[in-house]
Amino acid sequence: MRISARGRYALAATISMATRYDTGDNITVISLSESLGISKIYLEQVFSLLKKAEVVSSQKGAQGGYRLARPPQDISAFEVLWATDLSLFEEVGDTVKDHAPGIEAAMRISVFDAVDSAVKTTLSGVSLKTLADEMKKHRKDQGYMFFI
Amino acid sequence: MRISARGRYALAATISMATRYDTGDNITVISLSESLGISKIYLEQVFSLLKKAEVVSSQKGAQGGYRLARPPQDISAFEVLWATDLSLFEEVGDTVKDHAPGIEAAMRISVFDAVDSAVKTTLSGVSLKTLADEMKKHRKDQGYMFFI
DNA sequence: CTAATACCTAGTGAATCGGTATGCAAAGAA
DNA sequence: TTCTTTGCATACCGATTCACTAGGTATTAG
Repeated sequence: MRISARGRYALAATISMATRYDTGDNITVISLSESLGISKIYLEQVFSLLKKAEVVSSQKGAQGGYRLARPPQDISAFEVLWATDLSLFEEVGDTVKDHAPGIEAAMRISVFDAVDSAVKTTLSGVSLKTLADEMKKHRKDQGYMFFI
Repeated sequence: MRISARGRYALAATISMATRYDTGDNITVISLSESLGISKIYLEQVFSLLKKAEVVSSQKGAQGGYRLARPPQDISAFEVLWATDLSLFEEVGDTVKDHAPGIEAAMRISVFDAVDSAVKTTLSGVSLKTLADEMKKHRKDQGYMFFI
């Protein structure tokens, strides 16, 4: 499955924000861009989309920045990608002329809609909290990676 | 979900072939392109991919054409799209630098791999036979669309 | 005031997509 | 054999999208 860089950046950034959610601090785009190794200017555009979708809220000015609009367990990967990855949720256009009645409907019902539904269900079942926890399991400096 | 025209053409063409599978006849690209309303030259390229993936077999020369390589109930939508739709099955590249240990792994495990798996399961569960049957239910000239 | 920050709009090079053009290769028909 | 029908291969093209850059404006804490 192709997932755009924009969507992946959004996911990485919001996961990172989820780990710092309880502090209540604003998080700046530049700090995220540095810790993730992503272009700051591009990440700004990603956050513009996340704000429009009400995944994050913002505060302008000095000491400003972004915060998750809701607790991490209430934000799903679906919301983040929906806001940022266009091709993932693009409408499938018509394929054939109506010389072939029924083919269009069959494809739509049994394939396209079925896939869309499966993807949506999968993404909706994963929260930023889940992802942040999963992330902690995989950091290399966690401490329970040792040898006897 | 974005699904490329190439993949949709492949699906439409193989569904159409499935309805004529029992005759054993070769089916020409030009007849399919006309009945589906698709460019013949482009459809040829699609069939080149389907043949490489052994979804169809071919015979050259006069009275030649293509046939499904196996019975329609043994060919899944997954196979057809796998052969023709690149972006659907594209590998997701790395997103973040390793300044952020664990984020990459969390996204991959809980999101990308999960979605890929859901899509594959869904598509594998739909055969060309299923699609051909579904198609027949939806043709407008079926006869059980009447008014009292 | 000043510095830090979000926010807005336009542009750009590369890649991809959908499609065309052209011709060769093979196999059956005449 | 020769002709016609079909598959097969390659190169090319215009439009669109993608990832990203550039350069500004607006707002707010200190």
